[in-house]
Amino acid sequence: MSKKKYTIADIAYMAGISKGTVDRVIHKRGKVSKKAYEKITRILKEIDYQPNLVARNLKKNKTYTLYVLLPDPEQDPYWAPCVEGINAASREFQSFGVMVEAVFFDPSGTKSFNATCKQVLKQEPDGVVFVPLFYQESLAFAEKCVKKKIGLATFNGSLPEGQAGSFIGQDLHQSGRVAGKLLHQLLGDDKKVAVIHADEAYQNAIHMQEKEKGFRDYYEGLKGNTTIITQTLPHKDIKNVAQSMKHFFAEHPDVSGLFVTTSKGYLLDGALPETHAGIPVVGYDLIEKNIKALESGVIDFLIHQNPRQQAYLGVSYLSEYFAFDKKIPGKKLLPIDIVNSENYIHYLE
Amino acid sequence: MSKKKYTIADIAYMAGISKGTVDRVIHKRGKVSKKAYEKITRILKEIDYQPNLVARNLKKNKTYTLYVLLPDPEQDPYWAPCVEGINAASREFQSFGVMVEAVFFDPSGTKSFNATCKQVLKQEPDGVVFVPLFYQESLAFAEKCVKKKIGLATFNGSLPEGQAGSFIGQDLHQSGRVAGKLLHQLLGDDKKVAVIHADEAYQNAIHMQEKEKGFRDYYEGLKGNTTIITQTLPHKDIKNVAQSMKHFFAEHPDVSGLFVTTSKGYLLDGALPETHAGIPVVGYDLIEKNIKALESGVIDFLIHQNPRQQAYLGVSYLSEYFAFDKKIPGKKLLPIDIVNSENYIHYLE
DNA sequence: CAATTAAGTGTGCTCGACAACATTTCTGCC
DNA sequence: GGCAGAAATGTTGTCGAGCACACTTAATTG
Repeated sequence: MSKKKYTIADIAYMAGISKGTVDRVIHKRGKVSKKAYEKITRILKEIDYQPNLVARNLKKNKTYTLYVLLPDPEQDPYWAPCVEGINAASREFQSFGVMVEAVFFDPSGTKSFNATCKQVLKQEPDGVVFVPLFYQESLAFAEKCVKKKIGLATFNGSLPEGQAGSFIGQDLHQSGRVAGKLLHQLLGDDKKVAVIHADEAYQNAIHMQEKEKGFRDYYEGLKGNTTIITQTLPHKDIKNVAQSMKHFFAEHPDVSGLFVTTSKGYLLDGALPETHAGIPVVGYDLIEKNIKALESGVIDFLIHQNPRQQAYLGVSYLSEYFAFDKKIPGKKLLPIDIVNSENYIHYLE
Repeated sequence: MSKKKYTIADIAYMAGISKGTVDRVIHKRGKVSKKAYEKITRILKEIDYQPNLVARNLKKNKTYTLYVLLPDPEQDPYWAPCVEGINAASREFQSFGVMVEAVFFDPSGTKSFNATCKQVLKQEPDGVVFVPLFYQESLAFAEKCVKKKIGLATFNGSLPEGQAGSFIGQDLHQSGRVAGKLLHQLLGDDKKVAVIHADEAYQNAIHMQEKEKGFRDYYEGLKGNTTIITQTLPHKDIKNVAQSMKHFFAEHPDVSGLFVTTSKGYLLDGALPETHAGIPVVGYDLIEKNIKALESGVIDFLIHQNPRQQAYLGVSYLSEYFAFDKKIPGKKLLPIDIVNSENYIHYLE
């Protein structure tokens, strides 16, 4: 398991040759005779040479700049934990010459996003981690980065396959299935349930649809006979959710479970008509208001997307790539954490 | 946020003094005039000097040896993921001179544990990460380590407070509460439920009791009127669990939910009498047999203790301590992951 | 007052990887 | 054979921290 650590000098000695030549072989920069090349290659393989990353990093002595673009946590608390994750990763890698800078944009429109992108590009960073909130704009930005050979990672949303860089997030379709399973566990067979797409100012439409699809897929795979209806709760109605819900349940009195596809599950707190007060609800995201709703019993389960970890990993992947030449994992799917009133505390920190 | 990085040479230049003196100030090894000391200290504070850990590590050029003691995964598959976690951490830190060696012991008695401890101590390691399966023996071992100034971390079980070293694990009492909540969510109020302590060859007694206590605490905090009974399923009976369960339910026909405090929940697969076939069950640990039981619907929820992560963190903490002089966190409680048939996949890997 | 000791300071080498630069060896050609 | 020029190889300095050793003052004593 643990072996002696060999240095380039060791190898040079073993091969009866100088370190310069060994280095040339390792880095494939030619000017080496076939004989020497083969000899060294054989030794390298034999001892399974692992270069000392510490020494390598010290020699390079380069500082890398890394920008993280994400929605302003002040406007949507969902993003607050990301900042913490970014800082944690930043602390970890600053010794290795990686400088991390977080930049916020206004998620309510594309204008701020575009402006921020431009600004970041002007800094000529070595790497960029960003949240691809707006599809077209993100695509354009990613392309520019690739052209400028800027390292790339996205989290909490993906770009189409084949795009360079890393994607860190959750399998949304599967998380819909998890929600389906949870409601099914709470309700049993042959009930009527509703998918609620509650107010998202910006284009979470794709997200929401993916989740709904997973949810429906789960129920379709069962022998049972559950009915699923979909209800959208647009922005203009969130001032009076109680009213909307009253209408909804008047129309669908037999709905016995709700799946809220966004982080707005807390809106149901105090907004469910008496006739349906204790009805099972599954929602998303550990934001403060949702936790309150968990504790008051309005929401039964939350699905945690771990934004902190997503941001942390995004920064870490690029940092390790810069500092240690590690290759960037193409895709990293995080666990779909199921949270209730008794275990949420450990996911906060 | 990101500042220029200063080196000792920079500071020496700024203070108009040599780097030797700066170094003496930083490491407090005296032989410095008051004047020089104050000048340098002021500069250090002013620029918030952070030593280059890479260079430091390179210079020290020491290799640290770290042993991990855990039960043999061949005898209990619960521990298998730990090996993976250990390897992951090992890979990560081998560049920094940390050599990790995993050693297995037979969990069925203290003899093997003691022998392994002795053997490990003989190797004079710099650090030890171990699973304190046997209380008295673990205590003695920990003391010896402290005396020999060996770095210490435990996972999946704790030693009494005040002991040096780190503890990584789960809040077992709270995990019992989580189980209670889950059964409550599935069953509703005023039911009769049972806590099953299913066969553990070795002293998991404390673990099981902690979990039961949490479980009962949860129900006691409710307004409802749930009855809880406890049933032990000893080793000799696991050959015929069906028989035991038949007797159990004959005696307690009104039990409508089960909480299995060990990883042996899968024993119920095919062992529940027809009268109670679909009864809700909450168990522990993502071992293969339990996952099968999850998928077949015998087990509804599993609580995941993330042994992989526990082992990974244990090794990481000590490694960071050796390689970067980071201080070891005293206690790290991992999330209590709730797992059902739809999300278990992400916790495996 | 020279000699000894202590206190404070500076210099230079090491760790391992790496690459620029210097040097040697080989090849072809007149 | 001699010589240019390419090809191969060797040497050395760098990155930043850290420490042993050498060195310079200042203080003390016979």
